[in-house]
Amino acid sequence: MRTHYSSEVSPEMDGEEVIVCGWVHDLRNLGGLIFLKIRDREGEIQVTAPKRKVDPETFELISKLSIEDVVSVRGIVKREDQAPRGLEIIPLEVEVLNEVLGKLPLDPRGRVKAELDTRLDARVVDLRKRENQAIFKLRSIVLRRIREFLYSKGFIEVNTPKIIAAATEGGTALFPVKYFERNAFLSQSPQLYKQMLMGTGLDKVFEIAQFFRAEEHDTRRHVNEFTSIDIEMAFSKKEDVMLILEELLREVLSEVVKTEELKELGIDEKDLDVEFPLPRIHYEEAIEMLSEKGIEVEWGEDIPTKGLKELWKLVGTKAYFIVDWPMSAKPFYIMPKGELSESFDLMFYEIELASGGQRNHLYDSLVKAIRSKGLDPNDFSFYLDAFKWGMPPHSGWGLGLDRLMMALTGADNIREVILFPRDRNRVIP
RNA sequence: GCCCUGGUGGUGUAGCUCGGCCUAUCAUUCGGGACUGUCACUCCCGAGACUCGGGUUCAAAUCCCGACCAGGGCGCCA
Repeated sequence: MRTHYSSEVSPEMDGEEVIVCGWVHDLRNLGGLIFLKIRDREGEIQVTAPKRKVDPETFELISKLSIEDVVSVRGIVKREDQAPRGLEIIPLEVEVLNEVLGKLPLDPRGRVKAELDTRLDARVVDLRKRENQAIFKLRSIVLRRIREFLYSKGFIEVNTPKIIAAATEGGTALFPVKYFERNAFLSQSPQLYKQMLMGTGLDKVFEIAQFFRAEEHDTRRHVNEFTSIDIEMAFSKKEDVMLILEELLREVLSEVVKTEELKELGIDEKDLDVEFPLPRIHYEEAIEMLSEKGIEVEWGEDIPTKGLKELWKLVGTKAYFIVDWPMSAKPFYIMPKGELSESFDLMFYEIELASGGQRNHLYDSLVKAIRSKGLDPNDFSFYLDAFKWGMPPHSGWGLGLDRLMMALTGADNIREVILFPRDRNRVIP
């Protein structure tokens, strides 16, 4: 059907016959001359129909088109200095493949602004916008780069179950699902499973998958279904996996700054300029720095948003690690270090991009940690058993892809970087 | 869940403070028409809206109450 994308047609092809397909992006009817812009994934191309040179039926058809009708145009390429990109197509035949019924829910050319909620309701049309497509092309580039990177480091890609039994890691709420005659839940993270895999000898695994949290939070950086990139690595300590995370971030940033998509989004390279190696700020240092600024965080507590908004300024760089969190602020599976833990968070401005650490691989200590979080070790036997049968020391992390995309694109709402976001009030479309 | 702000044609808005010439503004869109170099084309004609439910009042888009929805903040968040 289609012989060329818009971008593949050049002035040098003067005289050649091509077929372009896409949406009617713009239509200017000057009476005896009609300009029609066709938009496809790669760009736009102008079709020019002079009344005297075009078959009357075709001319009539073009004049009746509406914005966003789907068409294919067979025509002759013409070099033309007055046209965008120095070329236009003189149509021989126009086929209307489908037409818009009724009014469009928003203007995909972006001339009339639309609110995010309106955009998400009509996401299909919203995603026709160049800059919105750029986000998801970039997301694809990022995913590919991350996969390539982790493969190059010897990681094996795995898939853990998303339907799980009751046992939770604590903290977050889970979505219940009916599972035949039993109750089950949607997985909040691959944590327990990727750790269990460390007992198998697969050694280095990663997973890129969606996870679910039933939190009733309603902020611009939270959704109830999110995509997580998780790794777990046997025979490693915290610093080993921090180095991998750091290198991954560096790879992603250097890949992304080269892209057309970034320009499309109007992001300046400087916005993504990060100095490596990243500073490692200890938790206790962090709360001390904040205390000097008058923001008091009680020892053992998580750092509130207000504090995180200040902290990166105090550290002096947008990307940094906070390490050695208190056990009280971390889940049971983290390796204790006295009252502290072998843990880290990767921060980007005030957003927590990733968190991880060395895991507790010692059965007795792990059972104790589960108890101290008020959980019942019996609920975790499927997990704990793996620690009885020869579990090597291991470390890992989880990186929020959606949050990474926010950081890269400068989106101020996480919903913008998710095709069809799921939040407290939205399950459709 | 709490606090703040808001809800007007398909979309984005003006009007709301101080109720009444609101028969509701403008743009875009859609329908009809004129126009041979547009690129936010131009011009003419037409279509299309006050979130819902109560209340106050002679009179409510405008004031009050409630619901629902949205945006932001906080909380919660492996």
